[in-house]
Amino acid sequence: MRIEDEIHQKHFKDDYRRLLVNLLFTNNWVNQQVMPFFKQLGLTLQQHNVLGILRGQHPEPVCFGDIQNRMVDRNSNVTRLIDKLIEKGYVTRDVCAANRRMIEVRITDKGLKKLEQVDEKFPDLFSKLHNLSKEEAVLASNLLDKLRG
Amino acid sequence: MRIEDEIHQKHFKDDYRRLLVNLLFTNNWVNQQVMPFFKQLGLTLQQHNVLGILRGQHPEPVCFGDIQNRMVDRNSNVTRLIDKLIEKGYVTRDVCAANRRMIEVRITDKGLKKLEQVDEKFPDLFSKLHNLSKEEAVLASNLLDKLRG
DNA sequence: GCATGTTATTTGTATATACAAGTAATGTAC
DNA sequence: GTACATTACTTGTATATACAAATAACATGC
Repeated sequence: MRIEDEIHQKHFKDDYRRLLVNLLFTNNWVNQQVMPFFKQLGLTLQQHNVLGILRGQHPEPVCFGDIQNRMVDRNSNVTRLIDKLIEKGYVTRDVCAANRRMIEVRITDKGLKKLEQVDEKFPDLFSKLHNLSKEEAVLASNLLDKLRG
Repeated sequence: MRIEDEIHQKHFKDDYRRLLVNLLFTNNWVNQQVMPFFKQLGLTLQQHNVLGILRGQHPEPVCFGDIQNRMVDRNSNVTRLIDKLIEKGYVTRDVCAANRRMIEVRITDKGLKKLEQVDEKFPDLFSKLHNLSKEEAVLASNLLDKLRG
């Protein structure tokens, strides 16, 4: 559905304005696909993102700064995110012996199992993007890369 | 910059996963362009969106439901948004005589002036999207439309 | 080895968001 | 004209976010 119809606006002054509004509107659409998906699994998008980063290094630990740099949403408060994941038993935290300012975070077996459970369901989530062909998905992704410069 | 480099991830399992992450990452990028722009003008993105909708109908009023349907972010709480805009003197609200459940919202002269002030600065904001050519902007926008179905 | 700056994480706080429940006016069936 | 449902907006609340300030460990120059 054209963005003009979505927000009941006849036309945009120029193509860049249309793109900006479309990006903002599409983000909300994406969030509404993604949020319930993770919610039913007892995670938030950011919590899942952290677990994925930790699995990538497992069994090595990852420190807060590195987690932050690899996160899709850089604004997340890593301290409080990790607190939540510890509560749920999905990660552990230890002070780094070599540099006691740093915190080593590791994913637990329980966390790994939770990720596997998410993986099994992932096709349900990605199917929501199948209005685009594979080629269009690649094209869209590359345009977003270029947009950000 | 490729999304792989942005989040320090070597590769994605498939093109749809890459697109989803790219959409989420790009949204944060867009927000970081947009939020400070409106903040310096004493507005939030949603408040500006409402003022724009009201200007479109000015001097006719718009009721809450119509505002919500035309907003880019449908999750906004219109009641509390309007409260803020009244505080700032940019809109008025009156109970609709014909149907006393409805609220008629109108933009004030002060609100119109604020919008003009935003309009003057808009080129600064849109210039941030100029990594894409006009043709690419149209293409990207159309792909987003198609993505949502 | 002490002062000063830098890095890594934590905490505080004001505002925003998501989501559910509440209220009040209107419409509809009988 | 009186129940009952629906519409339109409001309120409450728990959680999340943005942003600034604080703390604590380490690094550097002297």
